[in-house]
Amino acid sequence: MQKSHWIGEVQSGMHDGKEVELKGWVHRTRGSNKIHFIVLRDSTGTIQCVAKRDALGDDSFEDLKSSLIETSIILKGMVNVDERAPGGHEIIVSSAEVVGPVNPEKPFPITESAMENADGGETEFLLDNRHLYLRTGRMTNMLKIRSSVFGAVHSYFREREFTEYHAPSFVAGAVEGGSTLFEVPYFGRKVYLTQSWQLYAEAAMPALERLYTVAPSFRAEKSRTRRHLTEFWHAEMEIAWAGNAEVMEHGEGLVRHIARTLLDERSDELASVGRDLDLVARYADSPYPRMRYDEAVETLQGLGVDIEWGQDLDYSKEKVLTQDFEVPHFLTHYPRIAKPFYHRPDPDDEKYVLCHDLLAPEGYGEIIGGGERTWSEKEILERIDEEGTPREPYEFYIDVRRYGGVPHGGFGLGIERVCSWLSGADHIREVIPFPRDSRRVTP
RNA sequence: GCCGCUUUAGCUUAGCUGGUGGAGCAUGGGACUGUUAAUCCCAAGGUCGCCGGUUCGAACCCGGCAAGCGGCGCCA
Repeated sequence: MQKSHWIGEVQSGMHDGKEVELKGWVHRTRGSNKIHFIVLRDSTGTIQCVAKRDALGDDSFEDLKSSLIETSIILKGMVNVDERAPGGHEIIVSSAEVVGPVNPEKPFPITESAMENADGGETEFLLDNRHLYLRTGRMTNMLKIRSSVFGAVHSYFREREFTEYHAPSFVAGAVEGGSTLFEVPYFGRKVYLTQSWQLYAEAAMPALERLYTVAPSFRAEKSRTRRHLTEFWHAEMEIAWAGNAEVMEHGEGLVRHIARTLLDERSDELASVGRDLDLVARYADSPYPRMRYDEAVETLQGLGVDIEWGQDLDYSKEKVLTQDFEVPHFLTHYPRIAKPFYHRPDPDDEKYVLCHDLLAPEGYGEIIGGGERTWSEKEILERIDEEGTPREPYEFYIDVRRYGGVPHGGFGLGIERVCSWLSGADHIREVIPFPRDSRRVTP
């Protein structure tokens, strides 16, 4: 049953002049009563297959002629080099077998017109037919790009002696604000879906010292923007004996490594989805500047933006701030009052915390949030109390600090935000197969 | 939680001041021996999102509802 030949190989010239057997799906067809052209697709590409009535016989020829788009077929034939064929290669079909036919009364619904004005495929129709839309060229490219981003996250951390470590998805307490938690019934109790691996990672920090994960996180935000999902994949790291600056080094290193990996592995796919490769190369090669929160506020005030010191930077302000940025920038040292308890106050000036956000250019916004953790028992209790957060759900977190607390920190990176930004997608939904947002959970 | 927009055939859509809805693609039939989103001819396919109102008459005007989409706050 396994495949002996792949369309990508044939298009690369590997089988010129030889007989091959191709298994795939009908992408397009055209032709006449005597000669028929089938553009066959598999996961590696497409190729034109030429079927002639003379050579095939009436039965096989009629089978092929009536094969609608997305019919699965097995074709045998010679590989012919021909300028008239897209990609320069074609198959002169000698035999054909239909494996899975398509009913003409219910043809494949995703037509050229369905994608015409979709611009990334985000019409209601295409979202409803997501299970079929996945096999179209744009989605296939996006899924391959996504796969390389995951691969790059793993290779970055593993090459640097980080250990992959896993946290539960059912949790009792919140990381971010409680309003964004998904409540789940749990044998008569209520638990929540995790928003972040971080608190559990900190518990393992004294064991592993350098750890990372890639896992889904869940946030019940009703946000309807091109940057939000309720279920997203979260790459997170935690490192012992490190401060804000060292953690940031890794954030920059990781993002640049992802960009470099995409250039190495997915240039064709990036170009196919319309991405300017020079931009991706710039993001891989250029250093990312650091900017303190105070500087950002002054810059914004200079631009006439209405902002006061102490306010968090919302997207509208981020957008103004980043509009002239040519590479991602780190924003550091936010006011203590704007950030949750686990951020460590800056010993040099306790008005600030040792934290950083990485803001992507081109309006894609925040892709990393991280910083140094509050690591002493005394300080964490102060921070929890000043925030008015109940201590009970965090007992285990506080306990970690009672037995040899050390300076440490980490960050979280939104995989889909990075995929979306580096691929130049119009919407975060384009880079995940079955997107989940506040209104859509099907298909 | 808030603001805005959309809904006409399987898909993409046209439809002017209210007077019985047109097209392209897809599908079916036919023609065609090198097509490139093939082309040409023909056919079938619509309770114009749902409910109510105004009117002699509503896809169109008014009200309500629903679904979807875009955005804000918050965040990765």
